[in-house]
Amino acid sequence: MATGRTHRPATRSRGIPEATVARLPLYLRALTALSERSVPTVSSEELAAAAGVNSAKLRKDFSYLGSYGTRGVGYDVEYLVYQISRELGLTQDWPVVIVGIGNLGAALANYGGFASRGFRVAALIDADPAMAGKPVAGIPVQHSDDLEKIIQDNGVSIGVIATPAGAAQAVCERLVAAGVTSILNFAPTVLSVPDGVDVRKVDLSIELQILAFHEQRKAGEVAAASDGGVPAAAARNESADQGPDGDMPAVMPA
Amino acid sequence: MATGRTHRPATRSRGIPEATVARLPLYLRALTALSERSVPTVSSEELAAAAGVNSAKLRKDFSYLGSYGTRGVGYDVEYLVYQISRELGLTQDWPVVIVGIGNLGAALANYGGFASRGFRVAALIDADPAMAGKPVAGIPVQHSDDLEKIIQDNGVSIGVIATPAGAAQAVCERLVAAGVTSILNFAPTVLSVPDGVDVRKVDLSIELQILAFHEQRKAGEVAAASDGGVPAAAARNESADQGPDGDMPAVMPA
DNA sequence: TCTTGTGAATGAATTCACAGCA
DNA sequence: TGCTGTGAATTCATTCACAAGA
Repeated sequence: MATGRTHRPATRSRGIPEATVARLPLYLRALTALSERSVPTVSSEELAAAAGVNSAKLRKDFSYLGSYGTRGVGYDVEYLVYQISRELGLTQDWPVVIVGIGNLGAALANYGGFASRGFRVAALIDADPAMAGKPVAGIPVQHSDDLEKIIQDNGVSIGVIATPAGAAQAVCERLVAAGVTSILNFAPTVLSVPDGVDVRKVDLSIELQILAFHEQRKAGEVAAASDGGVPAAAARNESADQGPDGDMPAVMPA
Repeated sequence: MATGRTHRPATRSRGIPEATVARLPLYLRALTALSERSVPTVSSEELAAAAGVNSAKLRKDFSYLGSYGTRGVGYDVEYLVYQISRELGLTQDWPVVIVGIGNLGAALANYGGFASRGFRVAALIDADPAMAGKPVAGIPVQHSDDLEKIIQDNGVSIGVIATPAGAAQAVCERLVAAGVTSILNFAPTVLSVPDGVDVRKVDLSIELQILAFHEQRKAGEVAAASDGGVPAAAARNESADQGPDGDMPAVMPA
C-alpha cells in the first residue's frame, strides 16, 4: 500500500479501501463530464460504463462514502461531484512544486488538468542555472538553491520529481526536510522516505514492459527456448478492459 | 485485470499473477543496477530492499517463474536478469509508435529507458501538418494521414497515445484497425477497445488526487463539515513505502 | 548454517444476488 | 417497478512460518 491505513480512527468506518480511493478520481472525471452536459442524474450502470468499471464495484465503492443515491432513480450528479471532491480533498487548494524542468517537467507544467481540480503549480525548480528565470508555461523557473525557501513560502506539501534518476533521492530528501509529505515520482528509482511521507510513482518503462509481457502471450507463443518450454498456441482470449485493475504505475526521467 | 488470464493453457502453471507481472520490471531494474556493479549474486532480502518490496513477496513472485535461486546462497544476478527479461518478452525487439507529439510526446520520445529494454521508437506521429518532417529526438515527425501505413510497414503492435483527450478515442480506433494490440494511454479518457486489445493508462491528475486524499488525512482533519463529521486528529501513522501497492495509474494529455 | 521455495493462514478486493426503499 | 445498498461468497494477493536443500 502506498499508505497503510494503520489503526482505524474511532467512529464510522473511516477506512475507505485503497482500491476505492484510486477509483474515485475516475468517477469524478466521468461525473464532471456529465455535469458539463447538464445531466441531472445518473444510474450506477451508466456511470460505471463511463468510468470503465462494472456497476457492482461502483456501488460498493460509493457505499464506503455514504448513501448518496436514490433507489429506483440513481445518483444526483452535482451532489456526487461535491461529495467525491470533498472526500478526495479537492475542495481545498493544493500548491505543488515541480522539480526538474526537462521535457517531462515542462509537459507537466503545461498540463491543464491541474487548476480545475484544486492543484496549483506554485513553482518550477531546476538545478540548471541557465534555466533560472526562463518562463515555462508562464511560470518562471527558479534555481534549486532556493528549494527550501520556495516550499516554505508557499506552504507546499506535494512535490513532483521529474529529474533524472540520479538526482531524485537527493531532491526527495530536500523536499521532505523542507516539509513536503507527498511525492509523485517520475524518476525511475525507488525513493526511500521516512514514515509519514507518501510516495507514488509513474514509470513509463514499467508500463511498456507490462504491455510487452501480455503482447508476447498473444502472438501464439511457441518456443521461447530454455526452461520447460511454453505450451504452443492456446489462443489467449484477452479481456479488453481499462486499467481499473490493481497493478502498478511506472517511472520516467526528464 | 488489464488482461484476464482466461483458461490456463496446459502444462505447468503458466498463470503468473498480474500483481507479480507488474513487479517484474522493478526487480529487473534493481538487478540491472547490480549487474552493472558486477555483483554476482544477491539474496532475496537484498534484492527486495533494492526493489522496495518485502522478501517474502519477492520469493513468492520468483517461485511463479521457476526455481532460479540456490538455497543458502541467493540468486545469480545475470541469470535472473535473463530469465526475467525473457519472461517479460524483452529479449525481442518491440517497435512502438508515439502518437501526439506535444510536450509529453516529445518527452517520451526523448526518454532513454526504451532502447535498453527492447523498445524502439519506430515512428512519431502528429496531426499537425506543421510538425511533419520536424525531427524530435532525432526522429522526423510524420503526419497522421500515414498512420496505417507506418504501423504496417514497421510491424508495430504497441502504440502510445499522447494526444489531447478529445482525439484519443479516434486515434485508438485507427491504431487498432491497423493492427496494434497494446496501447499505453496518456490521455485522460477511458478508451474503448475490442477484445484482445490491452490498454494501460497513465494519468498524472489521478495520481495527484490520490496523494491529496492521503494528504488531507494527515493534516489532523477536523471538521470537513457535512456527513457524519470526521473524528478529530487520530494522528495517522502512514507507512512510507513505494507504490508496489496495487492501485491505479493515471492519465495526462500532451 | 543460511537462504530458498512453498503450503497454509490471513487479509483485501471483487463479484454475486437480493432485500429494501423510492 | 427499478435501482441502490450491502451481506455473503468468491477470487486474488500478501504474509507467515518452516521444511528442504545447498
